[in-house]
Amino acid sequence: MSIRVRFAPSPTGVLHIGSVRTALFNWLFARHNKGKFLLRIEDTDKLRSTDENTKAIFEILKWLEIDWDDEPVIQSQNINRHKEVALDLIKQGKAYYCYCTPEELAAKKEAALKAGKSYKYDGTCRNRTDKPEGIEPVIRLKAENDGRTTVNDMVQGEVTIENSQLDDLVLVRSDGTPTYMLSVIVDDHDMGITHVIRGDDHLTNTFRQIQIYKACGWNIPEFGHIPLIYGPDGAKLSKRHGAASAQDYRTLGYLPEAISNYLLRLGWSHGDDEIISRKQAIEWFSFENVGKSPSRFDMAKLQNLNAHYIKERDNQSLLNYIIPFLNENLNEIQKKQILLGMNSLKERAKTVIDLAEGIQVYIEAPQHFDEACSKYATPNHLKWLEEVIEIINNMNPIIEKDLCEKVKELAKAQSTKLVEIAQAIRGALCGKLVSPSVFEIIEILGQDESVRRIENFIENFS
RNA sequence: GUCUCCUUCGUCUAGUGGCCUAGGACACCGCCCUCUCACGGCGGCAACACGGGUUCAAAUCCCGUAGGAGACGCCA
Repeated sequence: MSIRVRFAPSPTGVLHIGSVRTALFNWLFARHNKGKFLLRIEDTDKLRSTDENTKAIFEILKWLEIDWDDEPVIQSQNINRHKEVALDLIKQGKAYYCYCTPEELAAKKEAALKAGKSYKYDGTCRNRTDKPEGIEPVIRLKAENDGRTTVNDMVQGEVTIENSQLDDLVLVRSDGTPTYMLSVIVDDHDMGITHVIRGDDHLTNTFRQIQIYKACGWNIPEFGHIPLIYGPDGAKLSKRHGAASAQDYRTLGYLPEAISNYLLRLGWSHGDDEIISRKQAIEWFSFENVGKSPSRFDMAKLQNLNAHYIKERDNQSLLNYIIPFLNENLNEIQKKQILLGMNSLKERAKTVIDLAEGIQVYIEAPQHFDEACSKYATPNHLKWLEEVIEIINNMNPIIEKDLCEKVKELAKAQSTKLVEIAQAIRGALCGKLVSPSVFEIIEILGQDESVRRIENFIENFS
């Protein structure tokens, strides 16, 4: 039988980076096994679900190149089907109406907690025959009390629980809407899901869900519960750590291929391999190599991977990518210059934000000079810069290497070091003391613009 | 509290009883390269949570302990 998996986010907020990894693992598992990767939007929480969030989920998955098969299933459209299943279970005596009010249950729970006991629903209405007036009942599953249930999890291995731990979970709320527990099982069954791959936090839910499968007489799928991702401090990764959603990382200038590669290595490995292409990932992915322990999100490593993938991208693609990060539109000359300077720029960038900053040198002359520049604006430096202008004016066309040689000669003649003159030039061209080779920048910028900037620098510090 | 899971360098991990004096990557430190910053190259620091077993042999198997996490909703 062909493998069918699903990714089932709820559109109650942005896509958490941990969910993205779940999606990725599902996707890789499907692609590796030539199965289907389906998408299901779990929008049954009508209060918190929004269309915007749903659209954002589609958008970010596309951006990450996690494509899904078939049309996404919208869970809220299956509500009637879910209810039918619950009603059918009642007919079969496998579920029952429960008239306990939330208040009564809350009181029981509080009492249990006070007595230091764990709370579970006591089954008051299990064998109830009367129908109290004025109370809209919920539907509860008659869960098994005896024996034990074992799951052979693809990640966690064999996990067993005593059925006495389970209680009669609610299938349909008093307002007639199905609960998550019911909906998930019915939809997974109807969609023909063969493997449920999800976060570790669902592991204990699995035992409850198995009860539903059994009551319905359906096949139980395979499960794979992947460990959660924590923040650097070991607590659940959240906004508090700076960024928790895929969209956040996109905004911070991380490339989708870097995020995928990073997430893949978080919890999964293939020997000592670190840089892994999509193609290889599909070929290699298997649950045998998924780790059991949770991992911490390490921004530094993501950044390192990002720097790698920036270097790997071709210049035109990078330019296109950067444009939305810029405040201004680029003209053709600027684009041409940026493309010429891109090789040196991308060597230095960790993020696309870095790149966007780096290309400023080809967009406009410095608006101000960093404090540190003044160190290279002494009368001597300004004098040397006059000489540099001479050199530039006498060289046509400007060749980076030749220019460098000439300035080296100048430094020697002036009994100073190249760094002194180069830094002065850098300050003049960029307004700051960090950039690619100044000679390369002059070559790209051309005679007029370079001289203009250096003259402006001299004027500014005279 | 109850149940379940987890535990190898700071971080991600390799390791499936002898190949382990525990390997790689990121981070960090040093050196080289060098017009700055990066890149790159070379080198360094650094871990099997603890305690008992089993075995000729344990990071690897078993049992405890400690620590961490998750679940315990008419949320998903």
